Amino acid sequence: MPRITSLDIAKLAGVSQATVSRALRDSPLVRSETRLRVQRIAREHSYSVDSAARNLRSRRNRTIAMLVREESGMDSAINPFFTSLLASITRAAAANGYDVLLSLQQLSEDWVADYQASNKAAGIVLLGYGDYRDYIRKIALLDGARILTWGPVVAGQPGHFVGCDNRRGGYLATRHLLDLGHRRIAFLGDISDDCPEFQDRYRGHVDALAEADLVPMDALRAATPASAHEGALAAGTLLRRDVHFSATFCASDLIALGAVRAFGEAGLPVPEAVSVVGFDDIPAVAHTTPALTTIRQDTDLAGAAIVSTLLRL
Amino acid sequence: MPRITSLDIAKLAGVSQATVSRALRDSPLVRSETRLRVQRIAREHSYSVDSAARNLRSRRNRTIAMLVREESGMDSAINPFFTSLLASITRAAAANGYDVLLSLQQLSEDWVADYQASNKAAGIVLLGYGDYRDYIRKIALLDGARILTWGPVVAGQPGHFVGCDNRRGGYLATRHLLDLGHRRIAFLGDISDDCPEFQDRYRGHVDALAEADLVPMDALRAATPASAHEGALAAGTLLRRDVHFSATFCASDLIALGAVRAFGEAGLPVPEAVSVVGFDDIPAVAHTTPALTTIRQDTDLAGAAIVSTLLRL
DNA sequence: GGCGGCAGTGAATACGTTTGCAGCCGCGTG
DNA sequence: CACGCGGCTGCAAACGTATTCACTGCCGCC
Repeated sequence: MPRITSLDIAKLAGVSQATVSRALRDSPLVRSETRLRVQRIAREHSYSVDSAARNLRSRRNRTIAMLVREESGMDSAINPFFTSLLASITRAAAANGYDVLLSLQQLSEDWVADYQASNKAAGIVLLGYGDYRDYIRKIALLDGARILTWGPVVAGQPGHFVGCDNRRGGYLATRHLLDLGHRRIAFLGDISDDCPEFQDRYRGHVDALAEADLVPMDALRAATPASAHEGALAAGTLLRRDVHFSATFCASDLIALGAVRAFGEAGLPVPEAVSVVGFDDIPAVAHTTPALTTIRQDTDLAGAAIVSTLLRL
Repeated sequence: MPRITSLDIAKLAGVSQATVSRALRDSPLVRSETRLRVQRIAREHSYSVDSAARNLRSRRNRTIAMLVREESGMDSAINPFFTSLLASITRAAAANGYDVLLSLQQLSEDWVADYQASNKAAGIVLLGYGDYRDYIRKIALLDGARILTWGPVVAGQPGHFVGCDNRRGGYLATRHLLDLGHRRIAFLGDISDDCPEFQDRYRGHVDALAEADLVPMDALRAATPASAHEGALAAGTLLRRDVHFSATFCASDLIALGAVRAFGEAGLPVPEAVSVVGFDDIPAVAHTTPALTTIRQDTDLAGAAIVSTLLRL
């Protein structure tokens, strides 16, 4: 049995196929009486426009692709923060009538070229590639590239970026600890160029310390990528140094989870012996006992911002 | 600037457009020399087949859609277990050359009809709709419906289902607790028809109890949907009944997380005062202190099974 | 020498839609 | 009356590809 086409609907409605097309797109060119009749008939036959044909003819595409970075570790998992973001982006896209294509491929020129050239999507959102600055610069210059990266926003950089104010977040987190009376605050997180977001959070951390006339101490800082396992290791490194500290600001919640565990195993209960603040507000932190303090990123807002920015391109 | 088409590549390679099409699809009809030349030229010009045109012409579609249920609670979040499953499905789909379309819409006839009729996808995967049995039965009967549901597998039901062996999982969990010497084991989970998966897990629970000559006690069972908040409430209900128990089998990890918290707040540390076993092996349980025992569902295997089953349709 | 078959290629068509253009009708205006 | 104009509709041409069919050499075989 062949597919129902707009031509079939046209015959049923006694109009031309062109009119059906216009009616279904709510074109003002068709009389509202005709339009309603066509729409009703289409609905009755549960007809809906073939997206392939539509995309082909209109050279447009109501789809956006999301490339999400996977942690390459043993349990190749998605950062839970990205899960929230992914959900809110999907919702925002749907609200604009867009579909979302999900991909976990490794970012590569081939991948981007494929999506650009085969125009499977009107635009691409990159989650977790904040550190691929140079790479993104390169592909951002490709002709007509509609790529948006979630990550640190730096004035003047090529390409399009949306991200939260990491520096302010770092400031708030540290400020919170200072307000609680802490003076020796450790920082867990990689502040090399590999993690520009962590760099910003660290800057905010230093800002807050400076405001309290404190200087950051290298001995109170341990580098770690965003994973619970590595976070625990970094916490261990910190403990082995035998320097005193009463609080820790972790550059991400995953690090914080690992640190809380490591501290606990070392006989330092949280928050009695040491305070810990995280960053991201991933769902898991709500389930820890005691609940972890964290800096919340408004993913719904972020998702909406990402989608609207991308669609503006 | 117009798009590069297969016709352009054809001219460059000095062959016809038809040959380009064939060469790029590795058709045995073209001489390998020609094929390689065409492929090289296509690559050099970073040409790739327009997916809209391909889909339109071939009446086929290398895309599968995933509809993921969101918890409708205050923090409309995705069940973390589905996140793992979603990732593994995406990987499995990519391995088969398929793209994945993600949607969080509420399941509805309109939605399904839209995806069927506009053939945006070759098939649909439903995550979290195990309880929509009747509904799925209805849409499964639609002509040419390619819908696959993750959920309890019941012999003879219409539609296509893939799921883990919940009964065996429930058995294993309870057996583990029995082996530890526990005799009074509570069960947290909704075993009404709303949660057929929990029903199966409960059946396995009863199986294990029977094997140890124990009978399930209603007083040791509290109903709760799969959320940490509700799990904590159910644990509270259990405690208020003032019946003795030394272990708890929670029908999902989210419930377990809530229960652990509730028990802890009630002065019953886990696992010293009460043992807790969960179900799903979501990432968050690895971060709790102490680490929760759980029944692992092999999401990679599941994802591969889902995709291969769907593609067989 | 004729003939069938095979390997490789090209010409041409169809997929279902969007959209520019032209046509029709009825009305008001010069 | 002629003419233009606005509102509505239909005709037909793309969009870029997959695929059917026909064609060309070429070989082997009766």
